Amino acid sequence: MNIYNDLHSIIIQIANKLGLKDRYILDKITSEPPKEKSYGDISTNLALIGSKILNKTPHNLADEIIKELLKLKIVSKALVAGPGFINLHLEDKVWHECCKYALDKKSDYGKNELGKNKKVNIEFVSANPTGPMHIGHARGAVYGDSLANILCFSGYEVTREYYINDSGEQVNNLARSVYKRYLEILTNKKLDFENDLYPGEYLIPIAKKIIKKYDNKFSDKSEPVWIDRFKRISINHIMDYIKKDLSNLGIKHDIFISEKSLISSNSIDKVVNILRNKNLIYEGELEPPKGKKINNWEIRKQLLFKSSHFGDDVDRPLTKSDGSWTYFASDAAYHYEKCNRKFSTLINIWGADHGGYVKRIRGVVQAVSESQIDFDVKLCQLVNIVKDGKPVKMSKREGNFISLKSVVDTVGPDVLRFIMLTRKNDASLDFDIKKVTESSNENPVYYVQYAHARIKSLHKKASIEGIKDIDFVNDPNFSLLKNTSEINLMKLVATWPRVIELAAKSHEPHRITYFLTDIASEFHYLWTLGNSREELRYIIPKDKELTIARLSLAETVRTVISSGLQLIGVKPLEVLK
RNA sequence: GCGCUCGUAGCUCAACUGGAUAGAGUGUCUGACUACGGAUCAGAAGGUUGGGGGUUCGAAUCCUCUCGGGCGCGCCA
Repeated sequence: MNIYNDLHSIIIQIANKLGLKDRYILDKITSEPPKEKSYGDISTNLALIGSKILNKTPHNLADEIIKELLKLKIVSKALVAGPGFINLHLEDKVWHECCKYALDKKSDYGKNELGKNKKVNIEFVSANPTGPMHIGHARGAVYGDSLANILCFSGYEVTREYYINDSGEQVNNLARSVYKRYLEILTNKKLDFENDLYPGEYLIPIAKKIIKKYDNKFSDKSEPVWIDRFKRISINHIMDYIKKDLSNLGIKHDIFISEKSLISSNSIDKVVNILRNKNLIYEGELEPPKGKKINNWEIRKQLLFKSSHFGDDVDRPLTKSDGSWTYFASDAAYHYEKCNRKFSTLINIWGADHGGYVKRIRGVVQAVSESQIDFDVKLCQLVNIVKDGKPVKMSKREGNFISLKSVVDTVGPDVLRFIMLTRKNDASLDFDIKKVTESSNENPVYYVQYAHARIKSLHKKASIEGIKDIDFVNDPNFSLLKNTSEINLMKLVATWPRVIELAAKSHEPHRITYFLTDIASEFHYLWTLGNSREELRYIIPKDKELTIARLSLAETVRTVISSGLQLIGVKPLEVLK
């Protein structure tokens, strides 16, 4: 039950009746709660959209529409306002019905069928297997996982996927770094880690493991002898680190796809052939970028993808100078492979530093899927770590990464997850270590949790007064609740399905945290009213019917908060310490 | 040099994707607790949405120019 959708379809019917049939026009009609509460419950721009086509003034057209709307039993008032908006006020019983429905559905309240029979793939995290996760990875991880939850709730069949970049120079350097540690331990001497190597101490246990198994077998051997073995062992070990980090955040991927396996299964050749057949690949030369100093740029022929056909500024190379594939080539193969798995939507969660990469991959997806697959890339801005009011620079060289584990260990996964969703993905986010670890009341998550815990404590109190849980669903008489704040609370409960839909459609999980803060705020307000006005308290021992109605309302609020928190991966608390 | 992206209250950010008088938190000031949990609530103050131009009934949102920050621009991934 989504009252906003119900009314919107009625409004579209009226539009049809008036002679508006064009799909393009109909799509421009909106029905939404106005920002200003006093305007009413739902506002539509139908008269503004239709006036030109029907050759009427917006106000005249609005009068006709209002006549139709007033025929509906649930509409108490319909007024034209401003340039031609129509504002609808609904009967209170509408909200009563919504709340009864919510009570009945419990934790299923808010589900919808947007994604019925649709498969969606969300690729997120995909941190390189060269070290444990640091705090900067957390945002994409939380964002992707929460979005996956929301899409599940909206009826999609969701696959959570992790792409392991286990091929190329980067993982060679990983193996070389482990080898250094291996020699260090065997010779008991400190070695120098050159620029491209990983100096982190987390590689020492891996080296020890190798020594335990092979002793000094590789200490005097040349690189080709040991590198593949070192690589395999190191990657496996580090992926275990990463999986542990993810699991501490409550995240579990369904599928881990290996770049290396794509290369060995010839997927790259396949996608290159397909693109070649579509005339999107050619041998050509690339100019060096202007205004940027590049040493040793030599113009040479290479295999290029015509990404400029898809809005990219230049065509992009598929091969390196030594003839091996670029990262783009294997990523093209990866996306080709995803397209073959019959998803209707592919979502990629990337760091903002990959922004320049979007167009070429979109080009590949469009080309191989004949534009049949929705493709959305969400770029998460980097997280600025702030300590004592100053930004902390993290660098691989200095090894001063703040590990995800250390933050989760101090603040817990719930606080971290909530904070990461208090910004929309494309805005940068300041993560103040001090604020988050030391003064917990600065965290908005506690504000919401507090509302949840208060409602839980109402249950306990009520059962002392002889009102058991079972009474909540026993057809509460919501018409006893007439205070503005009570009605507002019901309206917020009624809005919940709409919030989910919007979050799912726009791929914006942060809407959930904002909504939860709103509904918690209204709840706290009503609670405090009870301080000065005893008749507005939730529990009125002399009036059982009223108490049940009010507690039932509180229970719908709790239901919404509880499922909202769970959607973003936060555990609702029954008690705040 | 080119491309992408962001710019909103002192600070950190929202704004239902083109809607009406741009909203929260925090900070500052002033108030409300013998309470169903004060980790709460109320009030005050704070704005030319970086700037100019354009599109239309209507712009923080779209187009254009401009200023400023971030990211990226073959042989890292």
